[in-house]
Amino acid sequence: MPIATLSALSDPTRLEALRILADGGEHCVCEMMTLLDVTQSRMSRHMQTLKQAGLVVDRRDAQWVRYRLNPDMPAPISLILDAVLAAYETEERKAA
Amino acid sequence: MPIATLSALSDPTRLEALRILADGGEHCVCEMMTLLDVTQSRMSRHMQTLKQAGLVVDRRDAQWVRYRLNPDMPAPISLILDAVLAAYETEERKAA
DNA sequence: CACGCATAAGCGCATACACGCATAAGTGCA
DNA sequence: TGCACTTATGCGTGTATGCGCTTATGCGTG
Repeated sequence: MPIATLSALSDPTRLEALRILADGGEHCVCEMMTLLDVTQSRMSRHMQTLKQAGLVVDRRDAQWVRYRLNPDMPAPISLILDAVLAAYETEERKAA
Repeated sequence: MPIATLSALSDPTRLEALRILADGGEHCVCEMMTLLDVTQSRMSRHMQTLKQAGLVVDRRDAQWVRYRLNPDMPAPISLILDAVLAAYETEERKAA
């Protein structure tokens, strides 16, 4: 099972999406595609991948679909996510 | 950088190889290909992938090439590895 | 040098993945 | 119903990945 998780994490766009969601809030696809400057179909598919991996959940809200981190994520997976996001931000600081 | 790491981790054979190396010792390719029941070329290539990702280092010892975890692994990457191996073993316990 | 064992690497193939483009489907509003 | 907006999906294409098969390379021994 961690392999599906790891595959889902092995992509810059998905990692950035998760970083956005790591604020604990909900974000619609349109917001994330703007923030990350990617096309709509690309953003939608990446979110689908994250959803299938159990990393995020979605909720329909009128015309929008709001994504957030899966609150029922298994603890071991959650620890992986934490470590990955921490490493990702460490790298960012190096780049800056 | 974590993306290269995550790609390298997204494979069952490589994950099992790392689990073997997680004992802190050195293991040659021939030992691991026997333990994991995979062909030589497959094992060799997987170890190459792990090496390029900076997760392991190798050392020539006579006819053998001994692999071990990279002792100079950056801390954030090491934390990812720990979390992944922990999740992997949790899963195993579930299966058993 | 010849041979055997351990490892790496070239090659071709099959499969998986990401992407853009176009289109469909769901929702709200006039 | 018609339209605008948001999101999902079918399709074709290019690229990456994993694999087995085969061959090359490194090393120790006789």
